[in-house]
Amino acid sequence: MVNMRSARPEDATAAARIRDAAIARFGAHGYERTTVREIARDAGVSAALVIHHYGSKDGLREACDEWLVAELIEEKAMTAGPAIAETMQRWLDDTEQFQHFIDYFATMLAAGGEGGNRLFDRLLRETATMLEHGVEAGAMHPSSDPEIRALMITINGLAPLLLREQLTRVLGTPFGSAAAARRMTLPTLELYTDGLYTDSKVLDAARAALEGTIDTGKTVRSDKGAGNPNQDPDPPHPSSDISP
Amino acid sequence: MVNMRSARPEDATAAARIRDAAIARFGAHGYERTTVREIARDAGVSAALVIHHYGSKDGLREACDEWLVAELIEEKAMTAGPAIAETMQRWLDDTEQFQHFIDYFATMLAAGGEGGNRLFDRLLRETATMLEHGVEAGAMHPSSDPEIRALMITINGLAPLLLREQLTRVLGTPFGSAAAARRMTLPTLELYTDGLYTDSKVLDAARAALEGTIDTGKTVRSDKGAGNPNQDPDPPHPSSDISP
DNA sequence: GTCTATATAATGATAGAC
DNA sequence: GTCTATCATTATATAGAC
Repeated sequence: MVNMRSARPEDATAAARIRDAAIARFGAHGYERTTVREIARDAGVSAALVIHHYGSKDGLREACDEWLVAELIEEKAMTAGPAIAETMQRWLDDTEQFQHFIDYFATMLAAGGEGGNRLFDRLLRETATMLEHGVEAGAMHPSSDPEIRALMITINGLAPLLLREQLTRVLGTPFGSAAAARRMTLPTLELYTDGLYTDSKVLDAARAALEGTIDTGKTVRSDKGAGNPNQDPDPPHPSSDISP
Repeated sequence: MVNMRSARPEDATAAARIRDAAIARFGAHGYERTTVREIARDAGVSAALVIHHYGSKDGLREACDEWLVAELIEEKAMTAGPAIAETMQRWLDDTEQFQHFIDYFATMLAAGGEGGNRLFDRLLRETATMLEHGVEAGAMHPSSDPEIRALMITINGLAPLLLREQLTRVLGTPFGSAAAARRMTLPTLELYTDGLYTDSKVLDAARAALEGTIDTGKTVRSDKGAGNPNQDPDPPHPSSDISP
């Protein structure tokens, strides 16, 4: 019902201003730490009006979710091509203006609610399609398990977003800034081009171990980690890998 | 002050039981959504006692942070070697028992407070050290920017943990399960061994573009993404990459 | 549509007995 | 150390006037 399209300006309808304010607050400080009164104040209306329009605080949240998903996905509809990725890129190219969206987007994904799931699924599908095309074109290696590879690459792609606070802190430059992008481009592309390991010893060992797993059914749990460079074989191995 | 070591059992001191209950609740539902009364009930004590021992709800949170960081890091002290990674692995090998710790750990990192920062820094250092050793031993490729590579690999390693809900949903098997580990091992190791791209076109293009950047100072923002496979050059490219 | 009260229900924290 | 009872505050949500 309440769904008036809005621009940033102050002259938008009250319902739209409320939703914009909510997205900003929810994204910046999280859902529970944000009060209806704060949102109302930001939007320049009374708290009662917020409830009047959206029924409840949770109703407002759902409206925010839906609006953002629509903004991110359905805008470009089914015009083929990676819709989300392009929108995201537009946001990242102007972090000044779209910071709120980026933060809310990250919050949604981390919270993993209704909207977050839809978004993730959509991203996953886009990534899988892109990988298929890449393999067909001969630009990318085929995978022994394309579905899971797409999943891992999607997750890895989202990681800097979810850990943007840590990233910003270590990098010294704000997430989304040109400087940060410049710094991260090469190392990431190097990894995606040459990999990390100089030979296939670790991979071969894992393959052998997993073969065994099929027989024994569950014995080879000793191969620790889960597929990260954090494997046992040989001396040094990434320790950051927490993921299974 | 309050710091009695505790085991899981029901017979631990009240202060320890309170802290254990708090870690479980905070990890499962977040800090703000958890009430002191809930924690008290779980621990089998009154709400007043919780405050009596920890001063305030926030004091309790800090105590939880400190305790978990100590449990994860300082236990093995400076005995060299990847202390955190090993502890994490022990947790993942028995998700049944350590689920609470894993969840709280993820919450800390995402929230990015005092404790989360310390943990992340520690993980980053462990990863960087491991990569250095790997390069020295000839097992891993050198990097044009080892510091940032370590950062990216650390972040990628944490990604499945932060997105464990999505991962579980898509995978169909719970995060930390042997089945999930089995499924993820090969695709991840393949990526870390062979990379994604079959040639270095994308990488070379980025190198050239970044050379230009140094001169112009900021022109080459057109190289979009940030170092993910999400680059422009050529047809298909990962769309999941949101990271800059 | 929008406001000013106000109701209602939690919550974090305190006081003081045992 | 631990409890019961209670306070003070704050939050969401409602009622009803304009």
